[in-house]
Amino acid sequence: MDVARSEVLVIGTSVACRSCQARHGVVCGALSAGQLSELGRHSLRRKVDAGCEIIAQGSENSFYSNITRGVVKLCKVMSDGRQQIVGLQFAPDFVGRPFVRESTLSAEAATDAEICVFPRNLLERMILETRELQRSLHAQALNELDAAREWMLTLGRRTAEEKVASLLHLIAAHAETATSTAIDLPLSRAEIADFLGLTIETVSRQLTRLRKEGVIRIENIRHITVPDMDALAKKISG
Amino acid sequence: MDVARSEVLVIGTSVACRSCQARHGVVCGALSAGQLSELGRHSLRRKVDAGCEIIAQGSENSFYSNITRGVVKLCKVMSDGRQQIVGLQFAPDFVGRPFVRESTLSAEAATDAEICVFPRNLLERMILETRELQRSLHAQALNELDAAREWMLTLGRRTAEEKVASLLHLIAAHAETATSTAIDLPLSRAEIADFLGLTIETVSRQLTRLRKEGVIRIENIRHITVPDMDALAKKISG
DNA sequence: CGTGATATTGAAAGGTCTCAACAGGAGTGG
DNA sequence: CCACTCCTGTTGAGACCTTTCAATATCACG
Repeated sequence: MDVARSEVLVIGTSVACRSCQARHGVVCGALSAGQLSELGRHSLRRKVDAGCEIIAQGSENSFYSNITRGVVKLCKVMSDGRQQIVGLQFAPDFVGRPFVRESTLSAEAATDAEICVFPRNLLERMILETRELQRSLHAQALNELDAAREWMLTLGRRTAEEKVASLLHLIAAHAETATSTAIDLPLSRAEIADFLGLTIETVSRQLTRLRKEGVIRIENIRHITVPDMDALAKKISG
Repeated sequence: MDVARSEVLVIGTSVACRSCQARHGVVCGALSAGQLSELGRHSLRRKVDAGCEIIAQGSENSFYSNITRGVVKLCKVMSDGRQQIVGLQFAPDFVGRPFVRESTLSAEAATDAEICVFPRNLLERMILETRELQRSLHAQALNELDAAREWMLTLGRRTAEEKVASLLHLIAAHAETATSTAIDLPLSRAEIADFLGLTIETVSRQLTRLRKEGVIRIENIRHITVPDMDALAKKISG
């Protein structure tokens, strides 16, 4: 965590875009070939280690980025240190808040990740020029809003066990192989606690509880398998 | 609550628009004079009593509306009856989710309110035609997203006393007279509990606690005054 | 002045947190 | 290769906060 660093890999080009996870994502999928090429010429691929901060809470937004690999957590911290993860973003999500000066939250790589960084002015110009891009960003904002409100229900009204089950369900839903029931946790126990509004001890206890109930198998700290996804879903009341 | 009803008052016209709270709000402020007139000709003013449901969770979106008076709560309910208010909307906010078939939450008048109802097809056409309208709706979505995430911090990490103080602070921030410290609660104790992820008893206890500490005065059930707004803010850890 | 709905208050139960000890794994150096 | 250390995660016991259940109070309304 303390040695987390980021490294600029290559200058993005149209060539690099062709095989990019985010090529048909929120931003790039909304651009014309010409725009994509222009954006590509001015973009940078950055490799960010787990724990590396991409955007700091309260900092000025000077760039935007696409997640091309890995998971990014959006985090709010209080002055006394309490903190809450308010969103998880997966490739090929867009990260940043165009036309807004200051970020109200921090974005940090949860896993080793790769992002494609766009200069602020260029992207803002393209948004103004391209209806489809604006529509696409609007759609992502609405999806994030739905996710945030769904999570508010979890934070406010679900028990610790339901919360943990909800998280596993959420992550399973984002796993690439939909049929597979093997879950790669992108978060440490402390991060799970910060996402669920619990302590790490409670998270740990609820995980072992789900294990003893036979709902999950804990292969190791970061790998969990779900023999019966319906049984997991039943742990999450409606 | 059980006798809540809604009543169509008048057909909106350009004349009615002139004195409307929402005239320069999210939707109407983004339209040209011609568009405003067209929208006005096809809109209805509806008066909705407190407790009246405007949009039902799981229902089809067949119309959209502007709040022209009062407060609307956005609510999610679980199959076992637990429920969570995931947002409060004040005049002149826009209510609804264009281009989405089914609502994932319910919208209900918290106070007696008035809304201006737009037909689905017309508004969706205008959004497609009018960049400024889309931009404006995008901006509201982002504001709601920020509010939702801020509230996630409250739900996940604040104590009961901090939660109640946060709610009072939120409502005071939306009060028309900024200098006044008199708060008109738009919510019952049960609704406050559903917004804060608490029980009504805990809400009640925390309110009397704040009263005994001298932070608030409870004039009556729906009216609270805050002698020292800074003292209230201090109850909400950063 | 009853009546019902909403709100407050009290006492006990329960869930989550706090504090503390222990376990497991990765990396390091002997 | 093994001991050592550090870090993360697990488990236990007791405390604390919030909930639950119950009784009482307050207010609007007929």
